[in-house]
Amino acid sequence: MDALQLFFEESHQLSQRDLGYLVDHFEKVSVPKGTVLFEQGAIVDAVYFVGEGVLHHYNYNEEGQKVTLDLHEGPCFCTNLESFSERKICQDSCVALTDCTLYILQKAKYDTLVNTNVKWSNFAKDIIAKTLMKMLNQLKAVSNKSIEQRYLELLKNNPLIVQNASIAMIASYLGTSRETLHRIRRRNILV
Amino acid sequence: MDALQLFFEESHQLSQRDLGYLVDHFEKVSVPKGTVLFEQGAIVDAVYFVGEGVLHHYNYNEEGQKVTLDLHEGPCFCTNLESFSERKICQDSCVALTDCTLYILQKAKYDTLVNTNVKWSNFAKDIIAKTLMKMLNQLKAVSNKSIEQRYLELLKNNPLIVQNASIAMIASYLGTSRETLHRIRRRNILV
DNA sequence: TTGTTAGTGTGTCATTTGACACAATTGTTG
DNA sequence: CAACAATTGTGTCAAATGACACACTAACAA
Repeated sequence: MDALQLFFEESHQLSQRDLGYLVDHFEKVSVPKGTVLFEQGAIVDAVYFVGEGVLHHYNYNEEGQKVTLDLHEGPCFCTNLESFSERKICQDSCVALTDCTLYILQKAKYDTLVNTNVKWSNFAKDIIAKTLMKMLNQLKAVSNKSIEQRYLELLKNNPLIVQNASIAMIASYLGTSRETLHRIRRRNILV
Repeated sequence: MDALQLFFEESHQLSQRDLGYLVDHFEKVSVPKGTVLFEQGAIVDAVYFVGEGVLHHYNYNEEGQKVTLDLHEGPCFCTNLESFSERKICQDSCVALTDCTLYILQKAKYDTLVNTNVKWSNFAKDIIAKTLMKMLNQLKAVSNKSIEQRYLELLKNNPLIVQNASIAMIASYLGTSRETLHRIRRRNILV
């Protein structure tokens, strides 16, 4: 079973006909570790659904240091919404940390989809709303948890991320230094 | 000029006819300081647009302490999206810290709007997408800034929030302790 | 093999933070 | 006004953190 189809079946109730119609708008590709999905300075012209694999989503701060914005583990959607929907120059980059199975929805096909039928417009609205809710819930969770708790949960829930991202990426993602994350790992060496 | 109308005119290009049609779905009310917009345990059945005023959006963590999720200053939208769109029991509360001018869009009217016409569905999608982008940009900003920088920016950009929220609310909002925020204020007494 | 580079592990130390205790101030109610 | 509650201001101290410096390891190319 295709990862994309499976994802939509579990998250939204669609008829087989609608499901097929929707999935046909995506292009399935397999890409190797190191592939750049989108990059600082360009316009992001697609939404990516990651079937399998891990992505590093980052940008550079004023001091020129890489800052990890997110570490994605499939199945999940990934794009830069601001660049994609408003055709702005993107300030972030996104790179595959493992070989990935991607399903690509080009901007032109997306636009046709959401402008022709209220069903698909509401469908897109739903996905964006769910993304927003997930983010808000994450923020809520973060505010009550120590870096150590968050690292241990990442290890438990997303072992692929911990395996494939460097300690520096993860430290930046958790909002701490490489050294502090190392102390945490040493303390929890048994876990 | 109505705050709601002004907001839509600046953020979206709509015909006068569409603008009027849209605004007619909202009910304008003035409420005093202390008014509860929505509350833990209930289902949020409206979207609120705050014309003028300041809101405290919070919940309780496992230890039973109030945690500030957000401090809103009008003009802005406010609701609990998860409760509103999926009719779930809300875990947060939202209370007016000042007298407020509110524009209320009931769930039933919202549903009619987004289900009848692809224009309004895309309009709602846009607002949700903008909210998500704003949140992502805030997160990006936060990761590079100290609590002190963030407090000083809040003071500069949202003086009404600093004036009307307690030091404890703001400390929780910034993710630090009351004492630390106090040290920051003492250091920057001249600002 | 050697050299090079990127990433990781480690120790030291000055600073910052949170927690706690309590004083001072403000606001509210009878 | 007095009494009380809520909020804010303050000092002390142990613990956590970031910054820095450098050793160690792994991967890779020449």
